[in-house]
Order: sequence, then structure tokens, then C-alpha cells
Amino acid sequence: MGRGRVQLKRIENPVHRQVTFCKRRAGLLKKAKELSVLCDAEIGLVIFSAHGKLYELATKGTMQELIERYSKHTGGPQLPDEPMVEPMDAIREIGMLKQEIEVLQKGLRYMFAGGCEYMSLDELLVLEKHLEIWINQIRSTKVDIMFQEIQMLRSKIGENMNNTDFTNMLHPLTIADNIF
Amino acid sequence: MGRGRVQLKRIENPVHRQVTFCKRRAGLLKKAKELSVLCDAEIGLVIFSAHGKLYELATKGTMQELIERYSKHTGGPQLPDEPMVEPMDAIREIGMLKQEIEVLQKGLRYMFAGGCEYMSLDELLVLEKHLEIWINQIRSTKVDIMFQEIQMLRSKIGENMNNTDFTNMLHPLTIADNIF
DNA sequence: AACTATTTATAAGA
DNA sequence: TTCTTATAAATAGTT
Repeated sequence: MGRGRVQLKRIENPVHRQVTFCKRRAGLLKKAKELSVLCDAEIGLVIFSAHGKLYELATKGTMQELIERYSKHTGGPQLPDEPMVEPMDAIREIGMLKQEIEVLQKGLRYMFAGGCEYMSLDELLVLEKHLEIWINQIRSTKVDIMFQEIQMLRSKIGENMNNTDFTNMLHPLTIADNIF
Repeated sequence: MGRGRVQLKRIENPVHRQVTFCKRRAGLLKKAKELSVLCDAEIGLVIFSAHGKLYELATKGTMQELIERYSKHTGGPQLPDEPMVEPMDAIREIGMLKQEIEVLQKGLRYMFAGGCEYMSLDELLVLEKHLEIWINQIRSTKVDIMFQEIQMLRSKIGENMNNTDFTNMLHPLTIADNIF
């Protein structure tokens, strides 16, 4: 499916391999979805890249449910020794929450970068700069809040004595920030 | 891929559906194998037909082993190697993750305003941590892209001489994965 | 991240 | 199912 014939062996050039991996992975996931829809099948697909990154697809419920169905189908009750009902639910929930976090991070990424999983070097530089600015804002805000907190506590204690003036410590904020 | 266009919905005619299922199932399994070989990936594929028949493929060891790897990858260290203490820990972790999600959502919301004045100190700390992780990913990615650029340029020049091996600079490779 | 020349997959027909 | 064939899709190499 391309300009050259495909040799059924590992692609040695790492750049070619990575590109092919991306393309074919997308193709495979698409095909799996199609088969599932067209023929009313339930499909689970798990792909570990050579470097261990995970890509997955479960066309019906969750992958965990599919795995359970699979286990039931192949060997009957394979893991009977551990009733383990509650912990499994918790673990599943944790997995889902982690996934949600990834999604949110992705959302942030889109907002900054205009949305592109394949980012160019220039785009990455821009994004990095944005994040640095944002982090600095956060650090300044943190210091402000802590400063206010300190003032509040002092006034509560009624300690109106010769208090150290923190104001000067806050400018320029970037300096004080770096500890936190 | 055939004489007619494909509608992405369940094929109603049961004969057509069965035929298509056979053909596409074969195709999908073939593609999965190819991806595995070409790109050095580990793939697990499970297909349940509409009537519950199972077809499967695991490109490396057994499906069970793959499932274990998957579980480890998604749920974190949940298996034997980690004592996996009380359910309380899981519940606590869930709480923390939920909090993290809230922070990210808040961050996303307030990004437009260009500030974070309404976030609490704790929230700011969490958000800061996220951003730091993210920035580190971006920096790793930058290096990886530059590495690829160098390789590309070298191959263009045809400079196959005693080139420096940058590969070691990239370990642990999890870093390089983060773009893709 | 597009493009396009080819290969590959497959829908329909036998 | 299996084979054939016309065509749609995927994708390898290129820009």
C-alpha cells in the first residue's frame, strides 16, 4: 500500500519505523472500529510501542470488562483465589480518573498550542514559553497568598510589634518564587 | 475497499455481515501482525463475534502475559510487587485524583482570564506541578526532534562515517515517546 | 503534515 | 466458503 513493497521485517531506520508506526497504528485502530460497527463484534486492541507506550481500544465497555469476558471465555474462572470485588472497582476508577487527567492536560495543550499532537519544534518553543509564563504567574500568586496569610495570622495574634517588612522580599517576585 | 462505498453502520443483511466479518477479521489480524513486526510493537487483539465466538492474537508471549502488562501499565503498580495496602489507600488516591482534575479544570477555565487569582494555594501547587511535568516533556521532545533532524540531515549528506551515537542521550526512552 | 503513486484490502458478483 | 475482479482505502516514499 504505498510506493514500495513491504518487507515483513522490522524497519531498521528509527525515523521510518516511528512514522510507519504512527500511520499503521491509526489504520489498525480504524479498521478495528469499523469491523466492530459493521459486524456487531466486540473488539479489544492493545498496542505497546517499542518504547512501552500504550495505545488501546475497547469497542464496547471498558478494556477491563473485555478482559474479564476474555478470561471467562478462555479458561473459566482463572483467578478465583481472590474475590477482590471492591479493590478492583477502586482500581478501575483510578484508571479512569487518570485518563481524565490526561484528557484535561490534552485540553490545556490544545488551548495553548492550537491543537496538534504532532508539534513542530517552533510550536514546542512557543508552548514552552507560554507555560513558563504561566508557571511564573502561579508562583507569584502563591507568594502573594502566603504573604496575605502571614499578615492575617499576625493581626489575629495581635502582634503589632516591630514586624519585619516582607514587602521588599516580593520584588521582583521571580527571585522569591524559586524556592517554592 | 471494494466495489461500493462503505457505510459506517451495522450491516443489516446477515449473510453480507457474516462474509464481511470473515474478510475483515482476517485483514485486521494480518494488519496487526504486520504492525507488530515492522515496528517492533507488542499487540494484543481480541475479537468476539456477534454470537460470542472468540478470535485472538497476541504477538509476543501469551495473551495472559499481555493482559498482565496492560493491567500494570494502566492501574499502576497494582499487582503482586506492591503490597497494595488497604482499600483506604485506593479511596484516598481517588480523592486526590479528583482534586487534581478539579484543579486542571479550574486552570483551563482561568487560562482565558490570564491569571489565577481565584485559586487556592493547594490548587496552585498541584497546577504548578502539572505544568512542570509538562514543560519537562516538551523539553525532552525538543531534544528528540533535534536528534531526528540531525539523523535526517546526515542521511541527506550521505555522511555514513564515524558519527557520534546520540542514542544514549535519549535514555530513558520514555521521554522520546511523549510526542507520539 | 500534505501529496500521490502504488500496493493492499475488500465489496460485489459468480 | 472461495475465487475473481473492479474499486475503495491505506500507506511508502517524497516534498
